Amino acid sequence: MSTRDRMLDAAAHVMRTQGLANATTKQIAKQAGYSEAALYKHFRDKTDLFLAVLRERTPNTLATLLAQLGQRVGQATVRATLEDIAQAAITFYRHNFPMAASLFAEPRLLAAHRQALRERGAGPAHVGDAVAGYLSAERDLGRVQPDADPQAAAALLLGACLQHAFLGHFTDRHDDEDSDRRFAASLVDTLATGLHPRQATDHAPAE
Amino acid sequence: MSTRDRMLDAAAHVMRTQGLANATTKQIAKQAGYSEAALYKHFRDKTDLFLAVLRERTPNTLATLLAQLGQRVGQATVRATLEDIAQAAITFYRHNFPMAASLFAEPRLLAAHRQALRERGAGPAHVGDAVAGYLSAERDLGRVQPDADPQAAAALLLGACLQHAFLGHFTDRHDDEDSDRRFAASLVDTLATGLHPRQATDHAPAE
DNA sequence: TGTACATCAGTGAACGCGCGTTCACTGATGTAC
DNA sequence: TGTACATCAGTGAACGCGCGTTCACTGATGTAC
Repeated sequence: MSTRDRMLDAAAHVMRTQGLANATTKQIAKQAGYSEAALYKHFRDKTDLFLAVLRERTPNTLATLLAQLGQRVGQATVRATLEDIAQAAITFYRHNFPMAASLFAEPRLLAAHRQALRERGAGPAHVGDAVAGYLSAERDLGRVQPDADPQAAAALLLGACLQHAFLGHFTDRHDDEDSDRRFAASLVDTLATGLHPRQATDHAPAE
Repeated sequence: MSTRDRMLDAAAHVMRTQGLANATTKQIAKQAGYSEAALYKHFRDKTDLFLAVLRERTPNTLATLLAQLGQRVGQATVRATLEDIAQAAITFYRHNFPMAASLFAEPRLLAAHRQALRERGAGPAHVGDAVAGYLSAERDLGRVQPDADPQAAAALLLGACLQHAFLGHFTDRHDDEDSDRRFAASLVDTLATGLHPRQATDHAPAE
């Protein structure tokens, strides 16, 4: 493992545990086991280091799942796939939200990160597009209601996951894998069924 | 308008425009039109000032709407009420998200704010509870599907609004009131209808 | 009304401190002949 | 194999700067008699 990698790990660790504001060169160097001066042999300045952390230490567990989404069209059930997506999204957001949120304290860093994401063609909005794409494909197969709105549905599902992760951090709640799964299932269930009353379960009258 | 109020306004303004990390006593005092020393006649220290801003300068436009939600049970349509909620939530989150997110850069401030919220019986989770309560009441009236899950539905709707506000800031998108309304309508529509295909629009066969 | 004093919001200047960054340097490793 | 030099990762100590905070002070306003 290279010195640079150790420094990135250390920076990510300090950022996550102490917060962006307390992630000083002193703390990061100490955590990495090098002098502060050594940091400047590998990174131009502190901003360069932070951007590298954001680029190289934001584990995108969601991306692999989303990339394979095309293969799941027409397979298993739509519900099962949406539940997998929701679970992965919760995990992903829970892990990455604090650091992403921190950026709002430093608008310049946020702007730099935003541009870096754009140049790589990445960013949080792409997650919604991938899920919406999947739902469109399933709709074409008749496994999703024909006049469904894939973008809105993706926004509902992913938004709820983001909020769940946010609230978990904000209220210092700690939930295990099992409660995540139940929550994901309840979201998908509600999203699939809808709130509108169906006048009868077996025989729907004309409206 | 008291000196203290001017200082709180100034601090809120600097926090919003420059970011929490750049909200220095110098900047705040300059914006308020007082010396830095004057700040310390009204606030014990900088943390005290920030907590006061969070307490007294987080306009809760949502709270008034949510408080009146009980009166809307059985009135107008559920959809219209949910759209109003969604619109208000988008506005609220858009305005308050950056400052709330910033707190993740300063874990101590976040913890202090969290405790202050708890002591007041407030906090972001209460929004979901209020909406879920409204949906329960409508369900009892038969205007919402009997086996609907109010908590999940509230999480979907509000989560989508939070994410919408978040993405708006993160990607520097600027949308007007009209596009907000359309977005809110698409969410409520999808949430009401559900994704699950109904085998026939007028005559549902037994499953 | 005048006088003497108390109160208090606000200030200019200074304080110590921790920050990010740079500097001259070391010592290990590689390379040429 | 030995010698002379180049390279380069890493360091200890120092740097200037901006930060939050405090200090002694001012000047306006209120109050007692």
